[in-house]
Amino acid sequence: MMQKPRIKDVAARAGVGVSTVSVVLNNVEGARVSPETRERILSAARALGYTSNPIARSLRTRRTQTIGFVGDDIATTPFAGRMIQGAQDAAWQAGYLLFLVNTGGEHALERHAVRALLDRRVDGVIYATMYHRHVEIPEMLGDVSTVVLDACPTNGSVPYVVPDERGGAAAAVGELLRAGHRRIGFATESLEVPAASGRLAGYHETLAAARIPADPELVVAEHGDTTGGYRAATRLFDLGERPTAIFCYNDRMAMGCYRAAAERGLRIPYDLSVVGYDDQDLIAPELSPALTTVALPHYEMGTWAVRRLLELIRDDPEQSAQGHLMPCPLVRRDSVGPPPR
Amino acid sequence: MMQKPRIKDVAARAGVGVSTVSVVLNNVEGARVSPETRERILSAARALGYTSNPIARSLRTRRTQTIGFVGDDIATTPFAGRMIQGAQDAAWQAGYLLFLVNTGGEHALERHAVRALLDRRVDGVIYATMYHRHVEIPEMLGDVSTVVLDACPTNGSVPYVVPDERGGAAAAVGELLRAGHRRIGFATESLEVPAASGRLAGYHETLAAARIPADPELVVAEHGDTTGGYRAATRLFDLGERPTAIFCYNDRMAMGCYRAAAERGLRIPYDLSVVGYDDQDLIAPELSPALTTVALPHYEMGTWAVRRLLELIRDDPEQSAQGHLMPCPLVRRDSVGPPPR
DNA sequence: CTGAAAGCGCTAACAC
DNA sequence: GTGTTAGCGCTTTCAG
Repeated sequence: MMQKPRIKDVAARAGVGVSTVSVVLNNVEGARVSPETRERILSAARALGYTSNPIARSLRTRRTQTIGFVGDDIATTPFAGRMIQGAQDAAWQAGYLLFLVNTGGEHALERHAVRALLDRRVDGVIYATMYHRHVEIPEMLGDVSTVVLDACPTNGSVPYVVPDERGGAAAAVGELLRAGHRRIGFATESLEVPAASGRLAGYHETLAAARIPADPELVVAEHGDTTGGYRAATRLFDLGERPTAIFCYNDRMAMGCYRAAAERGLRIPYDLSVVGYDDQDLIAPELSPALTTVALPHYEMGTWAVRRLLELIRDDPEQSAQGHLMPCPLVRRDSVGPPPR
Repeated sequence: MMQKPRIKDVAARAGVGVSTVSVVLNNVEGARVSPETRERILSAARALGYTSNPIARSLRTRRTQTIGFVGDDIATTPFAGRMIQGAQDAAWQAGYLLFLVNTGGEHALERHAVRALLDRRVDGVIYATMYHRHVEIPEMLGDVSTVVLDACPTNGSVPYVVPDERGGAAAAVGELLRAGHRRIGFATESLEVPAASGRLAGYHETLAAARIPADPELVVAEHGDTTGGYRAATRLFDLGERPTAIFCYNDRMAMGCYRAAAERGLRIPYDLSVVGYDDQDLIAPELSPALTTVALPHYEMGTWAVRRLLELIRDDPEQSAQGHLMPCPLVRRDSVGPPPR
């Protein structure tokens, strides 16, 4: 392995000064270089297999073409990977590389991580959480362009992107409405998280828009897992007049709902329609019948975040904060049918 | 936000030369600095909030304290996150940061990615695939310390780590043997992948060690998904003398196996024992009864890979290649019982 | 239009 | 023991 060529080598080979090489290779705007000199330089560079050393460049320009991605937990959720990939792809496309650091949600580690990233002179950072919630971002981030991914910052004023839970819920309920349902239950998550309140709001709004009076009985809260879904569905089934369709807070609850329905001999989608949320790989398509659900736009949020970040980096640093709602598309499968007569 | 202090500022404040500061801050070995000078420097640095600029340092030392992680697909499998996290954690612990790049398996992109990482002067790279297989690593990687993660390199001679499929299968079958089973089916994956052959070998060896004659009928190959598992189980049930236990190539197949068993009225673990492989979050613990299975050591492989890489980086660059088999632990749950009488 | 030279912030010889 | 200095490879004035 021979030594990497330096700019000086290219200059020597082309018989010009290093600055001219620099100008040519960087396509500097207002620089006039004779076409033939330019060509000579270009071919010299090519012949040598020259690529500039980003480290040296960074030292001079104070920009590293890197961005830091700090996340609280990249491992446990399958969603995390998609966000990271979205971010990575967008960064790569723009010629940036991503530093990934995982904090496990520990505050101390997080501070350390941000510090390490700033030391490394990243041009910006993506601060991500692995599910939609409120977060306080480290104040050190005030020193660098930042965008928050899948969370609402409670301090500072930085752009952020979260799923449009409300719109997703509206799409889900709308689908049920279109199928003819009028009595639609909502099996919600009992935790107070933005996703839950957003989805509940979407549920209510959509029903109201269809002039269907709200029936508090139809909204039941349980844990957001299979068991919770089972419980919620059971409670709904035990109502005087049971709903003909259930919108579940997530696919795991929908799974529990399926089980409860099976036990009662309720066939989906004939006797009961159900729609979930999250579009989880190993659940939604695998259930039988396959579950109609709403997908979380993790990949898209990841790309949005770094695109926005790059804008911040390149344009004036003082932009007004803004939250972006990323649409959650409905994924139609086989768990919705007309209500039984 | 005021300008970051430079080493010169620290030197000035402490009333010493920059080299002394450098020596003190880097804890250089054979350097004798008077304790009081050292203390003065340290407190000056603290007072200024000085942290050295890694970019400048790298330019000089030719080491960047970064490692590149190229993976073919970080998003679609939940396992990927664990490997990345393992790698990230180990790197972080050692003071290294991880550049993450995703190639989507595209060869051209991969070359680009490696090139970009080398340009950035990473100290080493982890070349990872998202499931155990054979790969040809880009030859450019010959120029830098490399370790291969979750794959066997077919060219070059670099360290690599893969799951001990054979040992995992042996553990699974051993568990069944201990429960008293003698007629154990293996629902395998029909694709020729290292995981499949490794697990098959483990199955055979363990049976042989227990002096149980091999019965070719008991090994059935199907697609490695739910449907495949269903088919395989069905074929096994239709045998003259049906097995009392089934070892499935993976949890998805085990899921299909559960369904097939349910349809026949076979209760797990009373009429049939089953063990899976992979320990997938949304499957193994959620099935009822919860599935006894074998876990894939992704996190551990990730940490192993970067630890090994760091050895390569710090020690003599020419080490003999070697593959490491990471043990796959058995995860006991409720799907194994004694054979029916 | 092109080249010389001054740093970017740091480390490591090498003087003192 | 401690300070001076020469680069690391590149960009960017500023002369020519």
